[in-house]
Amino acid sequence: MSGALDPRERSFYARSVHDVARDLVGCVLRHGETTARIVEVESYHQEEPACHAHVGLTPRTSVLFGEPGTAYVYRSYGIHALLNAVCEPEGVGAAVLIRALEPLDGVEEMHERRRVGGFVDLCNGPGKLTQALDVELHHNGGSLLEGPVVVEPRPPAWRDVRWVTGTRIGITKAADLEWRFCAIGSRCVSRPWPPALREAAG
DNA sequence: CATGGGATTGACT
DNA sequence: GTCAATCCCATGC
Repeated sequence: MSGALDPRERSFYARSVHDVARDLVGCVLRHGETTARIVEVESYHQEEPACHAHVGLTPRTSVLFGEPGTAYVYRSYGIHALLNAVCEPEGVGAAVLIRALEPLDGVEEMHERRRVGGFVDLCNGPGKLTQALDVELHHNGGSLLEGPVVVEPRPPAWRDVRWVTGTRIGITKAADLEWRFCAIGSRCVSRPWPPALREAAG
């Protein structure tokens, strides 16, 4: 249970993208002195049309087909940088999109970078969290094992974190797949919350 | 080389 | 609820 589920090992990412997505919930994303807990992710796979890798190997998608544990960062709607973790063995195009975080350390710095909102609004969206942690396009192709942007294991208190599934957000193709995973008990999950999360929250 | 479509957000009605 | 901002890149001529 220890080695195989440690995000500091490359083997952690060289598995089914859905298994990696579930295991990333509760882990900690770090960039310098700013850290935050992953509370929402989505999985994408080349076999399905919402995944960028679905079009095959191009300059844009080459990172997705590369080494597992690599960061895939791309610009969305011309404005926002979105962060993904490349998964599955090399040659398979798949990644986990990091959609929301719960800030832990460097909260002051996050506020300065975001210049808006309260605590919850710092990282409750894929474009928000990259701004808060200062993740940009130049991080594309970098290693999530070696940094500067790294994923650290779940803290003991989050060892048994539970999650619910929902359909992925903001896509038009393959929108019926329940490949969104949200931590139960965090206010920092992005809107709209999946029905199962509202029920779990009571 | 021109075109079109986004894995979003924040401001506004 | 609506809508514009703005850039990368896949595609097609």
